[in-house]
This record gives sequence, structure tokens and C-alpha cells, in this order.
Amino acid sequence: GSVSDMLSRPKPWSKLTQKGREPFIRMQLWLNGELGQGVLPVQGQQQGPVLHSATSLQDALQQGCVSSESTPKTSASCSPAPESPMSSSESVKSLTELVQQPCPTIETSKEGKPPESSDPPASDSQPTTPLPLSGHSALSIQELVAMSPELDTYGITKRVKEVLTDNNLGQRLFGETILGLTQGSVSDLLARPKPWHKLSLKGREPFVRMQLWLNDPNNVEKLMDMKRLEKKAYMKRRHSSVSDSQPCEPPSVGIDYSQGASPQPQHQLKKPRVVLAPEEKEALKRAYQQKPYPSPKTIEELATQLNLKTSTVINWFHNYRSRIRRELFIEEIQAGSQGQAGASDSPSARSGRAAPSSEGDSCDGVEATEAEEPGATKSQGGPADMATAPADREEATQPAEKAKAQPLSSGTPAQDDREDAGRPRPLPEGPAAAPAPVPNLAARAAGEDAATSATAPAPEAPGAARAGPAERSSALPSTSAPARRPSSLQSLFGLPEAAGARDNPVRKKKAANLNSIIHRLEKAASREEPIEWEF
DNA sequence: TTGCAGTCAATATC
DNA sequence: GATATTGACTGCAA
Repeated sequence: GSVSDMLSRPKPWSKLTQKGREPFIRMQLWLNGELGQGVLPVQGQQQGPVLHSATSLQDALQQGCVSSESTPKTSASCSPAPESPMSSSESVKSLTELVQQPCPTIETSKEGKPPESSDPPASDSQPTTPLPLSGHSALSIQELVAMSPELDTYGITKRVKEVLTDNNLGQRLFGETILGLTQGSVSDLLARPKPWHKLSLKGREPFVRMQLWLNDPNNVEKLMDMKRLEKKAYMKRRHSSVSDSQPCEPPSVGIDYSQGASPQPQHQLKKPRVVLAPEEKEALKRAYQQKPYPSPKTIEELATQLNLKTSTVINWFHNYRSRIRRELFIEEIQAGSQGQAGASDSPSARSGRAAPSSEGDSCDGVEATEAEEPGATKSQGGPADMATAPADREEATQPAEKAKAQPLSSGTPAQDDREDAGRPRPLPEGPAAAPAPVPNLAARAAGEDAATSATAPAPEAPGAARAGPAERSSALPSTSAPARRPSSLQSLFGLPEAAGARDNPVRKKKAANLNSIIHRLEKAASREEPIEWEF
């Protein structure tokens, strides 16, 4: 149905969301026969016929920079790039090479940043824009991301961490060189990877890059080279600045002296970073527990009482919600991998909801067990979070939890002060589950909400209780199927079968149906006999 | 307008 | 010095 709709009434590109664009990218790649052959070979049919049509679309793609539009970072690759992006077998080759063979990350990553030692390397202020992948593949990374099978983000980060620590390579270097991210982001990413299915296209990119990097047999060597180079440059700079007698002002700071003003005033202009005092944080956390989505009024009051800017309070709530969400992902992952001990591969994909636990330090104060959103229509949900896995949320809660949560809200769901109406449900922890006392000012600020919080739908876990690992893994058919495109892609990434369905009865049914379809496909493929489909 | 994802970058901690 | 934390920001989607 979706296909029919899409084929008969395609939306203009500009009107499409990222997700909405994905099918078109896929179609384009498919239409672009050779690419399709290279990227999604049907097992056992690699030499099979390839469709060659729609060059017009392909042209459009090239000229209109379809791919790059989704990734401004690489827009350069859109222009008739040296390697004629997107066309023909070359890109196929590069794609394949990228993921399967040593990928040319390092040298190429420095294209925009020539490795000459004279060039103050990344260590200087501008960690930006590395963009690791080779020029000819800059476009391909997007394709890869779009086409990528479900990657085991947790496993990838784990391996990356291992490699980095084993070889004494820093996150900064790795981030700037390979991922195009700063140290903090890398640290965050490595420590708290989100499960693949919760990531946006953009969010997936670093993981694809990491995977590619891991696949590169020379990855360490190359990074070591970079390290040496950086060191050399640093020494050189240092040496020259010392010999210049006048210790040159901190070249760092990243201030553009070019703007006329001297660095000094600029420095002064710099907004000092707000650091919240522990009491303030505590107060905010308590307020959060009362009301994860406070009204502007509440925010205002909180800000006043805590003597903070409202924007700070707003930011704090945003960040806190978001970070709590991630903490939960981690728990899911860990629970998932524990639960399935050995079945290894894609814990991140599984999102098995484990018993909630206390949050990590970054989100401390979140000890509360999450409660279910009882009887809720579940219509709401964070864009990425729920939108990507609404079913997960739907089935999220353990019965026991449900039972607990139910009474809290069932009676007066409508009593919510409406602040939350139509909003994404609050996350993980929440008042309902662990009604923390709110003794102080924050409590008062949240008071108006607090009154209702007991009856308001309680925060919900993003992906609570799902079936056990075994069940999960059985939800998808075996990978031996000869005709499974994703498998081929996975093989490109050197990955095992992706995790699939999270379970609930409906999903199980679907999975069973899928199994049967695939089974028939397999049989058909092996017998090479036509089948009639009746799904 | 609001919430979120993703990220930066200052700062804290190890 | 490397890594972790976290307030702020940007861009996007609903």
C-alpha cells in the first residue's frame, strides 16, 4: 500500500522528511542498477540481471544533489566531483571497497587538511570538518547510511574503544580525524551509543564511519601516523613560538583575530559557561520528577526561584530528558546483551527493556522506576524516540509495572493540567513511579504541576519490557536465506544479521508471517521456480 | 511553538 | 593530558 501510494503520488523532495526521503533514495539506488547490484546483491544472484532505467532520475539525483541534500556536510561531493559521484560501477566499487576492504580513511580524511606538518593540525582550534571518507566516497557515506543494515552500535563502540585504548589513541584524534566530531561528542557517543533504530540518518553516520574504520585493516596505523604528524606539528609550533621570544598568544582559543578586534575583548565577550550548583540541580531534578514537561509558567517560576535564566532552565529540561532517554537506551542495551549472553551481536538493536535502574551520574537523581503511561493512547512520543519505535513503547511496560501505574492515573487522566497535552510523554523516570518528595523551592515551582502529577500519565520507558532475547532472535528468520538483501548489505559491513523485531504478539505474528514469506522465498530461490505470492 | 537529535565546547574529573 | 560531563546551540519535525 505504501509503495503504491508512493509510486502514484510521490511527494516533492522538499516536502519530504528525512525518513520520507529514504524510500526515494532506495529507489534511486535500485534504479541505478549497478549500484543496486553492488550494494544489494541478492545472494546467489550477484550476476543476475540488473535493471537499468530511469537515468532521468539518476540525473536528477546527481544534479539536484539528492543525496547530499540530506547531508549538507558533504555537499561538495554533489558538484560534478572528480569521481563522478553516483554514477556507475565506480561508485559501486567504491562503496564496496569502502566497507569491505581497507578503507582509505586517513589519508583521504586529510584532504581538506593537508597533513603537512607545517599546517597546524587539528589540535588547533578547528577540529571541524575532517570528513574522513575519501573524496570519491563522500557521497557514498550517505548512501551507506541510508542503505545500511541495522548496525550494532553498542558493539561498534565497544570495539572502537578497545582499539583506541589498546593502541593508546585518543578520542580527540579519532573524533576529529575519523568522525568529524569533537572529543566530547566522541566520548559521549562511545559511552552512550543509541540503538540503531533510534538514530536518525545523521545520527547513524558516525556509526557507519566507525564501522568502516573498524573494517580498515590499517586503521590504527593510519591514526598513529596522524598522531605522529600532529605531535610533530605541535613541537614545531611550540619551538617556533618559543624562539620567537614573544610567546605568541594562545593560538588556541579559536578566536578569529581577523575580525578586527583584538583577542582580548573578544575573550571578555565570551559568555561564561553557566555551571549549576548541586542544589540547583537537585531542585531541577525534583521539579522534573514532578513535571518532566513543565509549563512556561513553571519554568519561569523555577528560574526565578533558582535565580537562573529561563533559557537555562529550559535547556536543562531538554538536556535532562534527552540524557535520561539515552541512559535508558544503554540500560536496554546492556540488559539485552546480558539477557542473551552470547547471542551477542546486536544488543543495541534489541532494546530489550530491562528493569530500570538508577541512572548514571550524568542523569542522577533518576532513580525512580519508570511508570507506564496507563491507558494512554500513546499517541504522543518524542519524534525520534517514539516515532521510531512506537510499538516498543506501546508494549513497554511490565505487567507489574502497569499494575502499579494504573491506579495512579487511571482515574483522572484528564486531570493533567494540560501542559502535557499533546506532548511527548515524559520519559523514564517519573513521579508516578517514585514520587519523590518535593520539599523545597522546586517543589513549589512545580507545585501546580505536582498537584496533578500524581494523576498525570506517568513517564514511560522508551522501550520497556519486550520479549526475551531468545524470543527476539527467533523473531527473524534465519539468515541463510538466499534472497535477503539486507544480509548482503550486512555482509558489506562485515556484520552479522541485524536484530529485528521486538516482540509483542502483533510483532510476533508479523514476524511469523515474514518468516513464512522468507521461507517460501528461500525455497523458491533454491528451486528456481516461480511462485505466486499470497501474503 | 515546542520538543528533540545531534553537536560543540567549556569545564570537571580521572 | 585524556576523558567525562553538561549547558548551550542549531536545525528539523510535528
